[in-house]
Amino acid sequence: MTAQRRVVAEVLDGEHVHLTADEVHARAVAKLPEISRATVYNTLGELVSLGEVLEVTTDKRAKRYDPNAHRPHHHLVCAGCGAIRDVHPTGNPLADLPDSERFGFTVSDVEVTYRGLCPNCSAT
Amino acid sequence: MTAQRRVVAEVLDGEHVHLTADEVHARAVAKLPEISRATVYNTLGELVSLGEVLEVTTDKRAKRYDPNAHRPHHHLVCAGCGAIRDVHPTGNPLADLPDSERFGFTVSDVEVTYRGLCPNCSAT
DNA sequence: ATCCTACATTGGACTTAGTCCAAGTCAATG
DNA sequence: CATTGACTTGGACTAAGTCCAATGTAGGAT
Ligand SMILES: [Mn+2]
Ligand SMILES: [Mn+2]
Ligand SMILES: [Zn+2]
Ligand SMILES: [Zn+2]
Repeated sequence: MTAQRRVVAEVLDGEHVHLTADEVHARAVAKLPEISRATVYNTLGELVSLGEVLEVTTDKRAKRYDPNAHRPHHHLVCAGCGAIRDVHPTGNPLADLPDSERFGFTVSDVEVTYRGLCPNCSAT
Repeated sequence: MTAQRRVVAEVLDGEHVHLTADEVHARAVAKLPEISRATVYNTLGELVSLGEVLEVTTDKRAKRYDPNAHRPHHHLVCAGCGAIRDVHPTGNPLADLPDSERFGFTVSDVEVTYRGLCPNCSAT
């Protein structure tokens, strides 16, 4: 456990945020000025491997890192401003995929992304 | 309707494929050697705007273009080799998102991505 | 306390996917 | 034929991320 890794963990701790690697880097630099982008990428990659952090790719832009890895959830994304909310739909989408639609795959996971407009962006 | 646009449309026509822009370009070049990448990107963008083709981003790599835009469907992706299959789950995931989980958003669309291993990749 | 070594960190070069733009092409219209 | 305007082209540019050789350092061994 180095100072760099501690700082990255601190940045991700707490709120339900969905930060890009560069946003994580910017906040980490505020606490430890000489931390490098490469180290932020390395540390995020390790946290993802450990299952402590999830990668979320809701758009074509940068991947986002989600510290809320323990409570399974899905995402609701605003098409206008990109805002992301955690959502907890009822039902189990895995159960909605019949065997005849699995083509012999071993299906282990499902991601659901809802898209729409947030209250702000839908106020034309 | 120019020769270039016709060729891009031809490449996407037919099978249920999910090609990247560069794959579309490679196949287009085989029919019209001097077509440029920029034109392929322009034409794909127009087809997406017209609703004739869907953009699919199942991984962090390149976007894929899906000509199967008229029959709504979702995707099953192999974590090993990246193979993509169209799937038609039962149920309506939009109905599974209660109002209390919509945070005032106008929710218009939902994408579901199933992940697992294809028969080939799961044979250890 | 000092040395050693394995591992972590760094900065920069490199890659991939995509966007942007000024210049060139071309077909239709007048 | 000349004008016009949409379409195309190649190349420069950008954003996000990866890779790597050189350097730094934590912490166990002596
Ligand atoms: Mn989340
Ligand atoms: Mn499809
Ligand atoms: Zn919004
Ligand atoms: Zn596979």
